[in-house]
Amino acid sequence: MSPQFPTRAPADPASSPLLGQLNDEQRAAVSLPPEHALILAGAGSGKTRVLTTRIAWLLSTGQVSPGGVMAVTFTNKAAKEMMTRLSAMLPVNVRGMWIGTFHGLCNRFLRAHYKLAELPQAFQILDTQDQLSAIKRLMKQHNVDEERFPAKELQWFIGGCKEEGMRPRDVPARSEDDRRKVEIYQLYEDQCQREGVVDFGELMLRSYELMRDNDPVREHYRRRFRHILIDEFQDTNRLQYLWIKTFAGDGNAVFAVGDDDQSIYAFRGARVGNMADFVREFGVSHQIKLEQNYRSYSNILDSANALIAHNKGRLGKNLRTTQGPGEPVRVYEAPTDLAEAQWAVEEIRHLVGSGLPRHEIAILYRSNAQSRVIETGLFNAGLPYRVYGGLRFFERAEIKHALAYLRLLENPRDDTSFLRVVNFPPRGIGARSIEQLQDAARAAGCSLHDAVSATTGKAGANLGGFVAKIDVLREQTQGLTLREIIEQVLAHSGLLEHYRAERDGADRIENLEELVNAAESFVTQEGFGRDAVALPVDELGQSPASQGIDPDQPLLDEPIASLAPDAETGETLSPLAAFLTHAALEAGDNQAQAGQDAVQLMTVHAAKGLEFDAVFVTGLEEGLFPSERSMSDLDGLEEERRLMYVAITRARQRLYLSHSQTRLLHGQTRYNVRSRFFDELPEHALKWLTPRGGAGQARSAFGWGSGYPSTRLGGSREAVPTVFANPPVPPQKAPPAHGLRPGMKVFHTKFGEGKVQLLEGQGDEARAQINFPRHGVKWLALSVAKLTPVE
DNA sequence: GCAGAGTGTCTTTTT
DNA sequence: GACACTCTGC
Repeated sequence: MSPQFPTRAPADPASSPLLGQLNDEQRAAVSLPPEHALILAGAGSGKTRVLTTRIAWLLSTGQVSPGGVMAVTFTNKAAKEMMTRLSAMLPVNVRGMWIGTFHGLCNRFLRAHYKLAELPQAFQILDTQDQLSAIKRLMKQHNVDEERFPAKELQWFIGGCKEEGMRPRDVPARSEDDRRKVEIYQLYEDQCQREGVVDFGELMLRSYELMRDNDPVREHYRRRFRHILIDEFQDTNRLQYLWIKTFAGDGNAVFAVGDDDQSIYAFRGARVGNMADFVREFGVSHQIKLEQNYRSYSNILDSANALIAHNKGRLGKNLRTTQGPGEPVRVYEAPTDLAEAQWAVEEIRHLVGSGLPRHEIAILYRSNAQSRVIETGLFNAGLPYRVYGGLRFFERAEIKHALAYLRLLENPRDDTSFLRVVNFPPRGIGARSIEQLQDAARAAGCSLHDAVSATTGKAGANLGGFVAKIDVLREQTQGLTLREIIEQVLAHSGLLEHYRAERDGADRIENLEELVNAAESFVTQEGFGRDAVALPVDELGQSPASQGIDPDQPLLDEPIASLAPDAETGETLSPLAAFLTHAALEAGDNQAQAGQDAVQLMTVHAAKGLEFDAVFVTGLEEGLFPSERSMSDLDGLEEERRLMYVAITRARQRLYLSHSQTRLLHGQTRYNVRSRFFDELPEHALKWLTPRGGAGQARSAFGWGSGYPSTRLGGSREAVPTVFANPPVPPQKAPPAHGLRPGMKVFHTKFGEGKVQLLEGQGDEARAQINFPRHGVKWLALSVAKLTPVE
């Protein structure tokens, strides 16, 4: 037994130094007995702290060895955070533990059992882009009508099926279209299998199926992971829930932490219902609410509580704080989006002037498109800022190109990568040649790479040259270090040369050089140097046997995150294959220019889990926040409200809310009404910087709510028009004479009944965008079109 | 085969 | 207003 891990259970939980810093709720959660538990952790209630302290406490009280813990998060960032905090608490080799993202752990699991999972050991992972291009390619090959089945929709369909744990045969096909989609799903699966690649959903689904169907494997892992901890449980989808369930047998404990009020990912398959299901199906007897908020003053917290109280079916939680009311929540109405940005910039100047660091100030918005005008404002004011979101390092085109070459070295069957670079840099291989090649490959039932030898003529020569280049590179890079391999590929693929000749290729070359660095630090961090594989099973000394694990079972306590040796042969992935996996699973940082003290700009989604002294939530307008698409159903609206709740609870000291009467969106000026969320906030906590009313009076002025056309969607609240061509406080123009308003129903002699969506221009030039259910969206000149309002 | 013009689309995001 | 995609002329 390791001296660090006394086997006795602590007599008094409070006596452990780990628990001393916690409040009562937190301490109760951390020291729960080894049974299933659900921790409802409100915003700012110390969720990560409870999770990590729980692990530390289990380890230090000898209830489990590091190898017996599995902790699952959604993001790499959260996993890293957990590992960092944990190693600060205990002298434990966290890299050897199963702490990681769902996908990272699935990857590790599948690498270890690749034969059972019927995958090549060096299977590569398709990211979202790769997946889409694979689907498009497949659709072309099978003559799928792109009009009827857009590739994006199929991608969404396939991903959705996998998230539900469904293979093609499990998908109910009610219509002809459904049948076709399922057929394509099947073709896509066949294609991936043939090419030796898996997408993100497949990582999860396949490891779930292996756990479900293979008794020895399941028994092994169930015996092994005595404690399973899940972060952000409200964001789990159906498949992830099932996956967790297969790991949870008799005698192990699932510790789930989540907050139903912060569930903002239903749109990508998250099921808040998993929390209630968990309680029921696992017979959870320990439920603890963490309601003590350590982050915000009470004006901010009151606002958050009042807002979220409008949602139905909550598990029920109310945040409280011991801090005073603090500053009121400031509300501002701007005439234009630019003015809104300028106001925020002015406020930020004052804040910075009073000593607040710029990085403690965040400007949040609902959608990325809104950042531009704010950036302009900050830029003009000379305030440094940093925008989160957008392209990540491994998603950049030049990086994807380089990775495609590398993937072809590892796996020539990877047609997605083949097509990506077969003519990049341009080498005279056009669409025609590629089509012929694809036909040949299909006829021969082989990969594009292998089909090249069968092609003839000039096209054949060019293609042959390309394949030869790849094959030679593969030969030449045998036995080289990862760094050298990448350098060879960059030099001989022609990528560097190509970008050198390009006018603004300097950045791209810089990124390619950065790729070499990334590989270098990957090798160092993951310990790919020499003898990385043979680390002790369990750094802290407890042998698996002492855990009651069958010593005959293959043990998979591999210490290195992406380097799982084959359970039977001990064979491991090449550094290159491991690096490619790393690139897919961890797409890198969102923004290059880190470092300096800058104002933080991001979407509300991106802000989840973060906190700032001062937070601006901008663009609080109907149609934007809540977003237009969400307003048609109650679930969507409630998710928007949770999103707003997340936004509010990011603020520690100061919160600013703003909206604008007009906004340039998609190149058109839209007139927006202020968000309904303002009406759900407690008046006592707010301070209106502009007279309240303004857009608000629009409601009575136009009398909507009573005579307004309502969209009838089962059980939903009244759908509110999102765009006003005739604002109550018109910035400049006089109201138009045609009397049309967005949302109004009109009749057209040819197109029938339709709904006015947008209006623009004046007098003879006035036109309206109208959605006709039977004829689609049309732009009509009002001086010409004969439109009659429909009551 | 390729470059430039024209067209259509357009939440939120991690893996 | 930006990007991705398709079409067209060379």
